[in-house]
Amino acid sequence: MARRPLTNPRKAASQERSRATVDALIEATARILVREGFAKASTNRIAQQAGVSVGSLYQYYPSKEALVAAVIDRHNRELMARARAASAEVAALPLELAVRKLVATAFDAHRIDPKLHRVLAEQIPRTGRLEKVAAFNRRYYDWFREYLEDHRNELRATLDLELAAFVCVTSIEALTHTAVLHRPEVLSKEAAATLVDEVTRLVMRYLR
Amino acid sequence: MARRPLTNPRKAASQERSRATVDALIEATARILVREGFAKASTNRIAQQAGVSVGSLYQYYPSKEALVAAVIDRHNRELMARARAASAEVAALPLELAVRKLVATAFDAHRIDPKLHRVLAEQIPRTGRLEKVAAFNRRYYDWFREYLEDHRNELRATLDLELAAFVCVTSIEALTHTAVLHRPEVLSKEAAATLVDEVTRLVMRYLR
Amino acid sequence: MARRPLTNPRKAASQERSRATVDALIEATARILVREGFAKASTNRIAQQAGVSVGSLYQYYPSKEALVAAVIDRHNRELMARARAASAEVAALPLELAVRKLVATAFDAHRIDPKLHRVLAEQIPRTGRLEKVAAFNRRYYDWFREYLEDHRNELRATLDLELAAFVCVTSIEALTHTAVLHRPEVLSKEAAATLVDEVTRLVMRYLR
Amino acid sequence: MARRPLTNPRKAASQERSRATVDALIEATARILVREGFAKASTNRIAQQAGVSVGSLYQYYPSKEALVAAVIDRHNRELMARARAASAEVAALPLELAVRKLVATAFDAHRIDPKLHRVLAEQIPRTGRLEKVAAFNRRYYDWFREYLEDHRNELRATLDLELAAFVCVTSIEALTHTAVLHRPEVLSKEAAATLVDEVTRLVMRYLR
DNA sequence: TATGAATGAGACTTCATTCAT
DNA sequence: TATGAATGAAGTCTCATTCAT
Repeated sequence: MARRPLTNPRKAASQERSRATVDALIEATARILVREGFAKASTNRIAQQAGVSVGSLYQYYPSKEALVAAVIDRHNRELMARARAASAEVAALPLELAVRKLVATAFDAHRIDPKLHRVLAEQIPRTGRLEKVAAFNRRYYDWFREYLEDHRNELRATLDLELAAFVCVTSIEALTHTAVLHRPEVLSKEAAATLVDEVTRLVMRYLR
Repeated sequence: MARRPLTNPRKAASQERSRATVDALIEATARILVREGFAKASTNRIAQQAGVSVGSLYQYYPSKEALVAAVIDRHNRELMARARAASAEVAALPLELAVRKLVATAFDAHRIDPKLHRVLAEQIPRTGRLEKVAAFNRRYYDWFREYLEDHRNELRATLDLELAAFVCVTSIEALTHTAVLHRPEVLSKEAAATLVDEVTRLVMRYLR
Repeated sequence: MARRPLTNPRKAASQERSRATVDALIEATARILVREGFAKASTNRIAQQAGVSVGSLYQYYPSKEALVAAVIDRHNRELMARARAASAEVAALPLELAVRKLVATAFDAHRIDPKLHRVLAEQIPRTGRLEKVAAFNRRYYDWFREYLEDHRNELRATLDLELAAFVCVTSIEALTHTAVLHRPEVLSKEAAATLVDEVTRLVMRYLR
Repeated sequence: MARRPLTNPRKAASQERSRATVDALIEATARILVREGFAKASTNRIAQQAGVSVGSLYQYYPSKEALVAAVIDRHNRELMARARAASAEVAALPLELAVRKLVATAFDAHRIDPKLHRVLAEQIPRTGRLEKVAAFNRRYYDWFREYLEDHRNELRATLDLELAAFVCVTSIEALTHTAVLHRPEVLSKEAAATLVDEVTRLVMRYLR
């Protein structure tokens, strides 16, 4: 069986200088991905941009895959941090406010670094990171289903909560993602507010 | 101005023999993409699988990109054929039937060749074909907006039709796409029917 | 022992149509050599330019080498025809007139098709044709030495005729060749006349 | 504007090890050109002969052309060094001694590495290096014309110095070049002396 | 005889990765 | 630990030549 190439960082980089090197490498990778695309992102190029030798790069990451994975992870961590924060805030809110908050958060998340997001979404041949993203999504579905269960009395009786979670989470994600990538005009404040309103409406009418 | 690598076929196969070669190449490319992924799809490998020499491959396609683009085009043509057929059928139907039909069609479209669809969606560093897809999507949005205008009396008064078209088309696409890829259980008949119902409900409640 | 690739035409092309095809091929080769250079001159390209299929090309010439050789031969035949005509005319002339005539002829020969001449001189990896050219040159030296012997009484006594033939023939060839290729201004009538005068003077002063 | 393929070295070898690699590459290229001709000189073959990997070759030279150009440059540098040395020495000499010295130098220059010189002269589809050679030649013409101007009182009055420089430089170059390549017997000492005498005589009689 | 599709050896080049210093 | 020169497998693509129709 072919072993999948390693995609985990080589060492924890506890020392301060190492930490700086690691950061420089991830930052350089992200920058090059954005500026030149995945195809042009060679390890030598990345090391150079990071102001480090290729040898050092391999001291910290066992493969190019691992480096790209680190960028993806960093990006995902930011997304997740927001999602978690939002879900904590939201737990106690009534349905409509909760949904609005979630939509707004998803929207903001996609605006963290749209160019990087686009490259990650469009150009990176998927690595094992897909699984992590999938896992995160699953947790998110689950969390939302639980939220719906806790707020069942605010929902129409006929709703299949499992299915509803899928429908809502998928729609919110797709609408905010697509809007940011293909309708750059929504980056303006009012357009953004309008969109949040509209997506909230879509979801609320469906749930109630 | 940096020239983008050519992605258009080199010459149209006119004779019968060359027609067969071209077909074999596209079929081989699709098969390899599905079975081994984009990364493993080298031109030599593709030619071999097609039972043809690399030379022949390059007689018809100027690059690997072009070949993948041909697969994408073929796949897209099938999707579009269905979409067009559906939209013709649907034009005269009342709102709810129309939406249900569109959802069902989108769903079917994604089931044409789910494995290929997945690879195309997940693994292919985007080529210039993105533009064609984008163009198709735009036409689809436009068509749907026009449909909504023609049926305005069946919609709630407050609806911004432009925005509504975006919301509906994006949601339908995302939900059917995600369902087919990540919830293979929906491939069963009843599950499929349930999903179509649910998406229809999402859209109808939003529109009315 | 590695066999040298065949460079002789395959058949005599006695029939009229064949004759036309052969001519078209040689003409096409020459044209492409001039317009695009040796590197770009592929057999397919040549056949296309000749309005003939590659298959037909190989019916008449066993290799690309052979085709280029045919162009060289044709060009050389024209040069030689002039040289022979000139030497016939010159045999009976007194020294100075003879030399002037030879110089003028060499000059004219280089102007037959300067662009083709340049490509043949600069870009063609030498084939076996070099030998033919060398043979021609040797005959030319010999002929000139004989001419000098016949006119010994017009020369200074100390002259080594063998050496003198080498010196004169080489200088005339180099001066006319270089002038045509690197000093295109000599293509004007007066400049040409001046140059012929000057080269004649060089040779005459040396011989007498 | 069509970009000409790059023919400049990629990076200057700074460390000792890389310096050695670069030298080995140029030496290997020259050797292969001499032994097997331009057609057989593939980058893999060259790297192998240099005892180096292809990768290293491309670390320093962006193309095969660039490598050949480096060989040409190296050869030209040697020629030029001699020419410059000679012209310095010659400036103050009276005409006949000066000419003899120049002829002898040209002759010596062509004997530096006659086999390599032959390949460079006959087999190399001309690269951008032609321009450098042309530039060198022009400078040489100019220098010689100035020399003639400075020694005008030693020349016949009717001489057009511009034209004379062209005639002399071209003849000297052609005669020494042709002698070394096509009359290997001149490599013997006496034959060489005779030839130098003869070429000097040709030029002197023309100039005076 | 003509056609042009097909062939495949081999050329060029890149780039992830290793390793001597 | 850092460096960057070196590696070489692997990929893309061309083109002289063949051969079935």
